[in-house]
Amino acid sequence: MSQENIKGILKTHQLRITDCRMDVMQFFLDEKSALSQSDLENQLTTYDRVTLYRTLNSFLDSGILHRIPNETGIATYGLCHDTCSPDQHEHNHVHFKCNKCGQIECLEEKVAHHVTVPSGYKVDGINMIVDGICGKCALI
Amino acid sequence: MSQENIKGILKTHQLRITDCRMDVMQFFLDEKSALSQSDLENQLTTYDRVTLYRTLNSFLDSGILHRIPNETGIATYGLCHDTCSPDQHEHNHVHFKCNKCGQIECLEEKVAHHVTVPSGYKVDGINMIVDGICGKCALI
DNA sequence: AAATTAAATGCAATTTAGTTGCATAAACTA
DNA sequence: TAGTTTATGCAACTAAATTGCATTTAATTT
Repeated sequence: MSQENIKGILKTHQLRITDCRMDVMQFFLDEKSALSQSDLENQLTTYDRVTLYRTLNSFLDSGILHRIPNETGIATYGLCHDTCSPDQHEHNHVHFKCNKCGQIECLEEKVAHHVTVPSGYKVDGINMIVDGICGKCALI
Repeated sequence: MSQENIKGILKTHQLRITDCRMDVMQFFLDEKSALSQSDLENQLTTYDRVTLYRTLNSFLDSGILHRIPNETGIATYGLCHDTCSPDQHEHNHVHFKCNKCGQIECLEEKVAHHVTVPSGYKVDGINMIVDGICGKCALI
C-alpha cells in the first residue's frame, strides 16, 4: 500500500498525518499478524513508548485497529477490516494463534455461528480463537 | 463442595495440601465466574501476592485452572471441567463476557463447530468468547 | 513420633506494562 | 504565514508479572 493510501486512511478517520502514525500503519500493513505494544517498541525505536501507546489508542478509538483477545494477559492489536467503522465494529472473524511461535493472525473465515445464551442475556459479538500450529512452524 | 473433596482434587493433581491452595480452590468454586489475580489478592488478603501468583501457576500447570482469553490485557482464570487432564485440556467451551460489569463466565455450551484453516495448519483447540450484557446487568 | 527430605511461603527486589501531566514541537486552518 | 489545535517526548507514577533466597511447612521415611 502506498504512502498516499495510508494518508487517506488517516484522513478518513480524521487523524492528523504524522510520521509516527504513518510508520505504525505501515508496520501493521507489512506484518499480517497481530501486534502488541512491545512489538512496536522493538521495531519503531525512534518513537517514545508513550507516543506509540497513544498512537495505538487513537487507532483503536477511530476504528483502525481492534484488540484481539488472548489468554496471555498482554494486549494485542490487529487491523480492522474494511467493514469496520468507528461506530459499528465487525470483528466476528476468527483469529489463529500458533502455540509454537506465538503469532496471532486473522483468518478470513467469518463466524456465522449462532450461540445459545441464558435467558435475559444479550449478545453483542462473537469472537473465536483457534490455537494450534501455523504453517511455518509445522515445517520445522 | 467439602474440604475433603477439595483435598482430593489437589491430591489427584499431585499438589501438596496447603491453606493457600485450599482457600484459592474454595474461592474458585464459590465464584462461578472467571477470576483475575487481583481478584484473589483483594479477597484472600492473608496471603502474599507472590504466593497467590504461584498458586495460580501451579493450578495452571496441573490442569486445575485454565486461562480465559480476553482483550483487556489482564489474565483471567477459570476452573477446568472434569474432562480436563494435565495432558489433554478440553477447553472448547464458550465464555461470556459482560460489557457492563466485566464479569466473565463459562457457558455450558460446547463449541462443536468446525473451522477451516489454511493448508498446513494444525488445530489444537477452539475458543469462543461471546460478549454482550449479562442477565443481572440487563435488569439495571 | 521424630528425623529427613522436598516443596511452599513470604519478603525484598526487579522487570515490564499501562497511564497521566506538562512543556515543546509539529500539523492543520484561515 | 500567523494562529490554533493536536501530537510528541520526557519525567514520573501505578500496577502487573517475575525471580532469588531464607524460612517455614507438608509429606516421607525410619
